[in-house]
Amino acid sequence: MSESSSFPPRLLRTRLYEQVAGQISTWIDDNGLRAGDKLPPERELAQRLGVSRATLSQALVALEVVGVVEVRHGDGTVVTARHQTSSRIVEAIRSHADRLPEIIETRDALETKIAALAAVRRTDDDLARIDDALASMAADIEAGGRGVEGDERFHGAVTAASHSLLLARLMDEIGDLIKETRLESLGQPGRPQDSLAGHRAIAEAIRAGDPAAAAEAMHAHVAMVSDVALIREAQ
Amino acid sequence: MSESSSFPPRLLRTRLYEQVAGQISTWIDDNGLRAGDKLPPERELAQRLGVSRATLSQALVALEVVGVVEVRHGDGTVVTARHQTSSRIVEAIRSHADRLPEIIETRDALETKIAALAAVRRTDDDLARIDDALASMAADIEAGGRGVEGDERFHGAVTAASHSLLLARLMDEIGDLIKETRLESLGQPGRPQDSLAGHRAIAEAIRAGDPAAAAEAMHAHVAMVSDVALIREAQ
DNA sequence: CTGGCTCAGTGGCCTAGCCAATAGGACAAT
DNA sequence: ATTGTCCTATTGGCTAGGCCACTGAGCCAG
Repeated sequence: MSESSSFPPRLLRTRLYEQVAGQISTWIDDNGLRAGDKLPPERELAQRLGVSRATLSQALVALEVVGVVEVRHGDGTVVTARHQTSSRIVEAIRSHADRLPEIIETRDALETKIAALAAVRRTDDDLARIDDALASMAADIEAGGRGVEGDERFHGAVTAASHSLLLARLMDEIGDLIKETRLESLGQPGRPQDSLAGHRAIAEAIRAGDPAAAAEAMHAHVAMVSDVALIREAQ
Repeated sequence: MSESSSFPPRLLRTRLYEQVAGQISTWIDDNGLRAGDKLPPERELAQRLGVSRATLSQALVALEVVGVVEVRHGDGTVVTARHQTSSRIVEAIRSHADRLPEIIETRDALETKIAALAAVRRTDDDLARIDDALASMAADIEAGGRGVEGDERFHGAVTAASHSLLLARLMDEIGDLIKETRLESLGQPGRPQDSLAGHRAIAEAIRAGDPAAAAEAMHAHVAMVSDVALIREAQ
């Protein structure tokens, strides 16, 4: 019954566009292309890689979304800045194991600022989403759940309310790491209620438009989560 | 000559796939689709949206990369979890403009925390590197330079002193963006000296092991840089 | 109940082609 | 000399239509 560990490595299927995107990406690195340099025309590149233009186009879309290249109609495809150090971050951190304290620190740095910005910039729609997440979490807990999804939605709504794409992107970057800590934290007895209370305090500060209070509330909230990290380490 | 700020909002062109991705994304939200729910078949969806299957496919690639959906060969396209937070990122793809304020905000969030951590964790070696960068910057300015390299080294040394791999990675992530603001900031008359003074204050707080003071000094320093952003925007 | 088979539905990828945007050169107007 | 206009080659944007590969469900023989 112990099929817990993967027997066959679950052989993953990659779409062609993924391979193509990967090749292009490494090709950029290997040839030392810098920001502003142009890639070969699509027609030529497709032929060289042995794929159709449609597939190549998909690969370019993927690279564009990730921020590696910029495709300019009628002009060409150019390499953008910062094409390196993409989201290998998650793996890098995970390999080091036990980076939990670091995750907490980072989360504190980002979310404290996010909360402060949200307090100043939130629209009514933002508030509605935050309240919605709050209600969802409360209902889940009421029903005996841990409110994991509501927790995630709450933080997502606050992040959105900060209206900072860069901060949102960085949060997304470490999203998977945070998710793991979230599961552990909410697994502790009484924790969901405490967490919900923390969320309410944050939401109120944001509603009141008080950045300092929002930052403080968020800081306290993140600090509460960090207890888990310490316990886990001590164990 | 003052073409610094774009007069016309640089009217952004959106690719069709971006619009399609956006529509699908909002459609998911509006219809309350949850994780695991299936989207209509590509052929049907393409027809309903009035685009070719190839374009729809691009949109799905974009949504897949962002993490909103999962496309399964032979089965269908299903909505993944966390489409909530991620849908905001889709919009991020479009906004190519006006990132400067965001960079400042993000930098403030990260570096304030980094400075506080550095004050607590710095080793003697870390201090030595910080002092070295400080001296280098001072010498450069003395010689009439702008101290750009020293500035970069200083911030790098402080980041290293925080001993947080994750924070360092995120700083690296936005490193190129920061570099641009740095060049502008240090180009202003009298700025290098002010910057150097700010660095010294930060260094002293770190040396004294005072996290609150270090955070405050760093915050003030970053705020000074933000002046440039505002000036540039107002112009 | 198990394993193999078929089949309908669905995505993966391709070919071929036209449309639209851009950059850059030629050339006229100033 | 400089500026503005036009033309054109180049390049990406998007479509149409088609074939292949994979998946899941139902059926059937063992």
